[in-house]
Amino acid sequence: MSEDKKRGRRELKDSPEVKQDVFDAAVEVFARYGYGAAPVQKIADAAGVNKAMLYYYFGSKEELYNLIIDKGISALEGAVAAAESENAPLEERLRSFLTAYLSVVAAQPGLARIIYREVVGVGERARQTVADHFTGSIRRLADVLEQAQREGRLANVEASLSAYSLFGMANIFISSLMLTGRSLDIDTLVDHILNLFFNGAG
Amino acid sequence: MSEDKKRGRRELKDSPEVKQDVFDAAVEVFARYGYGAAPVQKIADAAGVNKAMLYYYFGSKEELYNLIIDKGISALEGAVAAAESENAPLEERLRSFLTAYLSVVAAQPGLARIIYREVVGVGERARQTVADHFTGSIRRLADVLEQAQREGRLANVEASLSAYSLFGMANIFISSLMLTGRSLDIDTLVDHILNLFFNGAG
Amino acid sequence: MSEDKKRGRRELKDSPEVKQDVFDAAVEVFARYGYGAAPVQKIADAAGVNKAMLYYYFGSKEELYNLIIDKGISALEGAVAAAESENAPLEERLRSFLTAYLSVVAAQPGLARIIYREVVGVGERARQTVADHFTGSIRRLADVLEQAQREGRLANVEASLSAYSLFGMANIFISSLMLTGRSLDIDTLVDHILNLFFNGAG
Amino acid sequence: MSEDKKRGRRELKDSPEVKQDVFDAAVEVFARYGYGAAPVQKIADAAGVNKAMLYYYFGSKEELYNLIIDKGISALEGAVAAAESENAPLEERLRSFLTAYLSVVAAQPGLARIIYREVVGVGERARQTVADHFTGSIRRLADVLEQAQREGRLANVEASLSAYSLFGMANIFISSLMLTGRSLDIDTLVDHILNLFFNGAG
DNA sequence: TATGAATGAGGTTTCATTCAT
DNA sequence: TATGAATGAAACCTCATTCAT
Repeated sequence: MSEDKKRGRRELKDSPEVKQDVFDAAVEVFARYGYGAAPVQKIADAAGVNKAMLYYYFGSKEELYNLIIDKGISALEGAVAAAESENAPLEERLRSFLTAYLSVVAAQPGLARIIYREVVGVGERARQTVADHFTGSIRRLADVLEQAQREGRLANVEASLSAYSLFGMANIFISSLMLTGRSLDIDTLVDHILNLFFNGAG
Repeated sequence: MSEDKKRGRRELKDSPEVKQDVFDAAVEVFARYGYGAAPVQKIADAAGVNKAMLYYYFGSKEELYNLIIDKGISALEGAVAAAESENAPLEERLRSFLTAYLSVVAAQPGLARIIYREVVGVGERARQTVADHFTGSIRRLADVLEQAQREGRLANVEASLSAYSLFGMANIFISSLMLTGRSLDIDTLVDHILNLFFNGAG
Repeated sequence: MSEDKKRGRRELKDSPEVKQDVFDAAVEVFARYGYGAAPVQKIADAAGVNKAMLYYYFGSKEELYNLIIDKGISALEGAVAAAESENAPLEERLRSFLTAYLSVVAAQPGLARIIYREVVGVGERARQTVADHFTGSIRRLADVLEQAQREGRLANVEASLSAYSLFGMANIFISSLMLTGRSLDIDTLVDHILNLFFNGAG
Repeated sequence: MSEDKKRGRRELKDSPEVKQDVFDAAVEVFARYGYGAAPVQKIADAAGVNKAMLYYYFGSKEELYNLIIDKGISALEGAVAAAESENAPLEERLRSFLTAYLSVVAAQPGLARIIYREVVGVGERARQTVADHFTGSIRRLADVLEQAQREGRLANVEASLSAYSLFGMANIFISSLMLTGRSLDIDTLVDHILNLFFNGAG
């Protein structure tokens, strides 16, 4: 009796699975169309669900979108935090940071596209969240650089500008990924960025 | 009476002026709302003309949008071309390039916002235009770097990756402008980028 | 454990109680929103039960609504019937009628609001029920007046119009209650109505 | 040429006419279904217009509804004001008031139905408007009665209660009209009301 | 050139109702 | 009895576009 019902016909997916399906579909659709132009209907279709289910689980289009932004930011910040190794030498710390960050982007291009669109974005709430993330990331990077400067391991140039530069070099990889769809090799790129950062091209 | 109206207090705008008004209004509205969410009505209102005029002059919302993209790209590429000085030393060439590029962005933030949104964008035609622009810019930058390498004035690292990096460091300026609205000082930033690029921070 | 749940802290309500909870909640919600705009979900929430229970107990939104109308009419007519005293003098009979009627309205303003809305209402079935009630009430009132006329205790004006008038004077109390929320004092009002009815203001 | 276009095919109605058509259709549909349950589509259909026109002319369903309420109240108050004759004897003044009021109701039963539904209604704005109207009408009636009392032409009973009663007797006519669809004869009814009011039935 | 009016399609959201468990 | 999940229909509203003048 229970087996039949649980395996046998099983036309209904159970709740958490459906919720995840909708979430994933929303990432794809928002990534492709942008928030404003993404039809809720397309999300529901992609998830194989009735449109009303989306509202049942997420309340509104905007709440769903904000949730996606939050999860994406969390993924980025979580990966970076997990790769953090305070006692390692500077170059290794920077390598960890850049690699972790870029890996998340490469692994979840849809989420990344949504987040990076908010940099030039529209939604107030989402944009603020993304702005905070960027500001925070650069400040933490600058802290690491300043510490290295105090320990004499780095030339005494304005740390925050250097942090901007590092982050910018990483970001151009992301832009390239977004525009062309072809992905660069992360390790090679990070090698190059760090070499340039420490030794210059002169 | 008719003369009064056509010359005197100017109640009727004449054609080219109206077209420019609509164009300018469209830049503002597209920048604020994004292509999909920008109502044609809001553009017409901001320009102080009837909605149908927009169609009379530009054919459709999409054509107007594509025209804006094209003009924006032209402005960027024109400024860079005008600043080009083939026989100058490498550092000066790079400085000219970066300064010209960032100045256009700072002067027309609305246009820049629209263009940069297409990097993570939606519209096929617009996105391709922007992609071509970015690819071309980086290739031209790489050509300059390669030439310098051949002349022994630059270390022999992969030129295209260095071009990416240079472009990336410049782009963070744009991201910052878009996210916070506050603009970094262009000259200081360019100084820093070039110093980092040639000498490194190590 | 099962005993605890069924008796002790009462987590599961038993059937008749739940049914009454839903009914009471429905009165409040219909009174506030009107039939068309009252969401079934709000009724269920207010009753603290699952929405499907409402269908289990009452079949449909409309059946529940009609039941409320019927109960409300019954309350009004029951109170009036209980106060009926055939052999009392005319003034006392009228006083009983008016007092009983207005007391029910004052005691159950939600029910009254629902019923009076049907006077200018929408639902066919409900409206007919309310129409029958009003017609019947006025006819019964007219019968009393006619009997008094036959017995020479009342001037010989058209009894049905007088019944209308009596009912109307009472109804303004209800309108006032519905509009302002403040209730007039029933006894004072009835005194006044009867004084005016018998003696006039001239 | 101009004749052809202005008479000949004439499929398009011009603006004010269409706006009035929509307004009239809305009165009918709101009267039949009530605000909450009235579909905007039905209004547009009844007016022979595209649904979007309704929004073009009236902004929203609610604004249209409020406009109807306002116009209805204005019609009632305007008719009463026009019938006002300050120097006439009391009975004539009351007769004018009641006749004017009831005539408007009888002439525009849809509007009246909508307004009277707001007495037991839902919408905040509309309900307040109607409440103000009723309160004001009764106060003005009471003023007239008080003046008559000061001049010794009326017994010294509480004037505001008497005003309530007069208004109530008139209103029951309206309720009857709403419920049965059959209209009483206004003059006969007013005669009766005034006779009862001045002389009583005792 | 310029405008007010008009439309059809599609947007997000809510609803009454039912079903599997 | 009771519930969470699911659905199809329909609600209000906005949009890009066109047309008659």
